[in-house]
Amino acid sequence: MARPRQFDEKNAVTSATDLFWRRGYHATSVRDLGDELKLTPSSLYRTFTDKHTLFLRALDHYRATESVQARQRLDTTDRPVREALREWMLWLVTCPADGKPSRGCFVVNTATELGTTDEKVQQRTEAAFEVTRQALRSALAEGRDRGELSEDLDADAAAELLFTTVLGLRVRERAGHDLKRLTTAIDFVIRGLGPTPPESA
Amino acid sequence: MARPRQFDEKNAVTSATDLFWRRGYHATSVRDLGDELKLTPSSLYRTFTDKHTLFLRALDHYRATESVQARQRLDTTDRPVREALREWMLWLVTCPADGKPSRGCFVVNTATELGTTDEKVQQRTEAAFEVTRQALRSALAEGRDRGELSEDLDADAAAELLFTTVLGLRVRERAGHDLKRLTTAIDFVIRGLGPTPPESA
DNA sequence: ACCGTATGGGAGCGAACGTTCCCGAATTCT
DNA sequence: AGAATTCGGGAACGTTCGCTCCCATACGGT
Repeated sequence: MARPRQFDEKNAVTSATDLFWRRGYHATSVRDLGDELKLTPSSLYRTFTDKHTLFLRALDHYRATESVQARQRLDTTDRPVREALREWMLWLVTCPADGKPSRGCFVVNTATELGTTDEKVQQRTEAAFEVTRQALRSALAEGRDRGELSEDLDADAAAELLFTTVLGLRVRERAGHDLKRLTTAIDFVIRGLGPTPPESA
Repeated sequence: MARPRQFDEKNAVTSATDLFWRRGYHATSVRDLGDELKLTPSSLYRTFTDKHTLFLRALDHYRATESVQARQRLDTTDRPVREALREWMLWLVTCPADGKPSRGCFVVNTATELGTTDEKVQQRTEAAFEVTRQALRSALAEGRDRGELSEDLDADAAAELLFTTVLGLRVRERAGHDLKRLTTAIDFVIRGLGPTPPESA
C-alpha cells in the first residue's frame, strides 16, 4: 500500500556498516549517516527506529557478509590445513586494506569500544567470535583426522590460541602495523602447531 | 605567583585516565570528566588546554604507570623465562579486573577506537606497543642465552607472536571472556616456544 | 478517479556537546 | 597595605547531538 521507498534499504545498511566500521559507534552521528546514506533524519528514523537499532543492523549485516565470507574462506577441503590457516590469516589481515585505510575488524572494534556495557551488542560480538573459534576448532580437527597434525595436539587449546592471535592481528592491522611483521607472527603460530607426523603404515 | 591550585593535578590526571580507559575518548564528555575530577570546566580548560590534550596526558600517564609496571613485571632474573612469561601474561589478563568491570588495555582500546586518524595519539600507542615488543624480545633472548630455549628459536618471530597474542588477550579480557580459556591460550603459546633443550656438557 | 497511506524533505525540538568569559576570592610579591 | 595574578565557580556562548513533527508528494487499492 501507499508510496514505496525511493532508496534501497540494503544499500543503506551497507553504507551505515561501512561508516560505523571506520569511525565506531560514538564518533558516528546520525547526520553523518544521513549524508552517507542520502537519507534525511526522518526517513532514517522511520526505517531504522533509532541510531542504536541501526547499529545493531550494521553488526548483523557485517556478520552476514564479512564474517560469513571469512568463515567460508577457511576452507580445508582442497589443501593442507596449515596452508589453509596461513592464507586465511593473511587474508584477514590484508582484506580490509583494499584501497581504504585500515579498518580492522568491525566486531573487534566494537567489542573494545563498548566492552560489556551494551547487552545486545555483546550478544552479537560474542556470537561472531564463537563462529570464528568454532571454525578454527573444526579446521584443526580436520587436520588431525587427515594426519597432517599430531594426534597429541590439543586441538581445543590450539584453537584458543589461534583465535586469540587473530584478534591481535586485527588490532594490529587497525593500528597500521607492517604486514611483514604480521606475517612473521602468523608463520610462527602455525609452526607452533608442531611437525607433520610421519605416515604410519 | 598568585593563588595556588586547590586540587592535585596528578590525581586529576589519574581520574581522567580511569574514565577515558573505561569509556573511550568519544564517549567521555568534558562534564563527565569535570564530575569525576571535581573540577569545573573552566579549571579543567585552564589546566589542561582542552579535551584532546587531556586525553594525551591520560595516555602518557597510563604509559608511565600501568605500562611501566607491566614492563617491570616481566622480570626474568630470578625464574625460568617460560614461567616468567606465563605469569606475566596471566597477570595482564587479570590485573585490570581487580574489582572493576573489564577495562582491557587503554592503549589497545585507544588504538582500535581512533585507528590511525589521530597522529599524536598514534605516536603514543605505537611507542607503548614498541616497549612491550622489545620487552618480549629481550626476555626471549635471555631465555636462549640461559639455555632454556632452543638455539634454533627465532626469537624475533616468537616475540612478534607473543606480542600479537597479548593484544588478543587484552581484547578478550575487555570482551569479558572466561579466564580459563585465556589461560589455555597462554599455556599453548608458551609450549609453542619449543622444548627445553638438553644440557650439553 | 478517489481516498488512504507511507514517503521524502525540512524545520525545529530540548538536551548535551566542547569551550569561553567573567567575577569574587585567595595568595604571593613589593 | 596594596598591586598583581591566578584561582574556583558558574553562567553562557554557539554548535551539534539524537530525535520528532509536519506537510506536500507519490503511489496502491477499490
